[in-house]
Amino acid sequence: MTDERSFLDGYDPAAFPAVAVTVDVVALTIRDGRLHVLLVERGGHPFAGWRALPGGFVRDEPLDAAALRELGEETGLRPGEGPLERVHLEQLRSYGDPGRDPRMRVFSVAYLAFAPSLPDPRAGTDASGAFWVPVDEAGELAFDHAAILADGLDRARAKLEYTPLATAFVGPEFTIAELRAVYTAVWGEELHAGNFHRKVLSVPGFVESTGETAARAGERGGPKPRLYRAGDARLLHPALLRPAREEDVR
Amino acid sequence: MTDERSFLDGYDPAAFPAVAVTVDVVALTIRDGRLHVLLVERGGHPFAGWRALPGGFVRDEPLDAAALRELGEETGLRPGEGPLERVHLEQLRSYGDPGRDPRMRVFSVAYLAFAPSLPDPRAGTDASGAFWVPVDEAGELAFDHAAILADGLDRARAKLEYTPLATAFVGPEFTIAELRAVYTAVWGEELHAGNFHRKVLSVPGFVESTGETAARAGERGGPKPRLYRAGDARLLHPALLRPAREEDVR
DNA sequence: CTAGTAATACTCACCTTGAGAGCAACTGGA
DNA sequence: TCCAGTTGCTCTCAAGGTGAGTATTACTAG
Repeated sequence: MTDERSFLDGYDPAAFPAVAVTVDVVALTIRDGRLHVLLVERGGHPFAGWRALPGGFVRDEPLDAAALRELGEETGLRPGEGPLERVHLEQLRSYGDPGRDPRMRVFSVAYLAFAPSLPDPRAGTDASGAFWVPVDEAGELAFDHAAILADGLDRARAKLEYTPLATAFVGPEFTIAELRAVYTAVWGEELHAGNFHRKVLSVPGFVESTGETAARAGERGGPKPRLYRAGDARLLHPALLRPAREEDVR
Repeated sequence: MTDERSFLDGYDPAAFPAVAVTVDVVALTIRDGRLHVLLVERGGHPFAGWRALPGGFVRDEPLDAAALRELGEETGLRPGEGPLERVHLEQLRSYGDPGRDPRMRVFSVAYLAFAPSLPDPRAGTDASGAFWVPVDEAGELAFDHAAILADGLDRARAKLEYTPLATAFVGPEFTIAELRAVYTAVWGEELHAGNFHRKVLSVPGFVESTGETAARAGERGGPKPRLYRAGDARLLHPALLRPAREEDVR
């Protein structure tokens, strides 16, 4: 019986079949009232020329750090600074079926990111191939990335119900109408403006008033809206539920 | 510019640093009205002698299949047969911080399993070291398995609210009281029997009546309860919500 | 036979929800 | 400058879900 020290000294990691682990990021933002996802065009094989989710191999770093690093590299922004400071990042799930990557066994840990409107990645940086695409125009993607994107959208839609994450899509100060536009874009449904207003203000900790109003009203008229900040709630009680769909019961 | 075929032929997987991928399973069941988790006692290094979640290296198989295989090996039951047929299995999340395993970089994809009361694994099989432990007596676990267990419990508690998964903890026919006992055990809270009864029957597709009643009432009296089967709902509308807690808002 | 318990049904006050109406503030264009 | 249209925000009302409690009845163990 050896002790743990000598066991580890004699341990040979190369004795295992080669596998690799990547992170892939489903980064969502809202532009012009539509939900967009960040995609890259693959330069090398496999799937050269195809669109794909941004991602890459995990280095000597925690998984969360790898996802944030990839997001920063593709957007040309520094993680934790400026616009990326307010990004919400959470693990989505992992994908590892044999054959999902023709090179070798590759496990991918997918992440989901919610960001306020970010500058276009093309502008100047070396994040050459990244661009924002409306989610309903993503089309075919490399590997199993279309399935990952679909899972990410499901998660995002569900999270808006129970959590205040809609505030991650807007700036530090926002109007109720901007928040409603987030729900409309992500859920793809119109919401009753009056009821939404009442609901948001009645959930403790969802938003807090800044006491200010916007400098200008919207382009099409109406009073100057009041401005709000994100509150300190982590869960919405009561939740903002979508109307039940038929797919639910099945 | 090479084409994809010749690219793949020249690809050398061994050029990457060695990493490994495991699955670990948080298998939950209810025994004697208490929530239990399946644990194993580790035979080899590292963490020899410690308790751990059942799990192991992923072979040439999908992740889900690996989790089901591990669960079968540790319980001594055949996957997809007999008692394991009714097990609910879903991916929880992945863990991959450097240093979580002293041997090498090991990524673990954790799974969550809900099972009706299963036979004790000790009985006869070669699943020597596995046993059911009440979740509040799990104590310290190897690696980061205590954190994985905690995440699994959070997920299980939340899933009972929105999904009919409580039925995965009981037999094919069950009484409303048995279902209520599941909620009580998982949430650790007593529920108002009358309201629970009304609620369960009012959610479309949660349970359906068999038309039968149990052959005998409970040990302590009362009428013979009616028997129900799981319905075809995948989501509960409206949901069975727990009372909001203070930790929610924070 | 009795005391205790549990399954089920019912009541009632309270709250949340969806739908709609109303009012005032603001816009761009005539 | 005025006007028509749009929007932010408030309010009302009916419908339905919820928590707490009570009542009835059928069963158990002793």
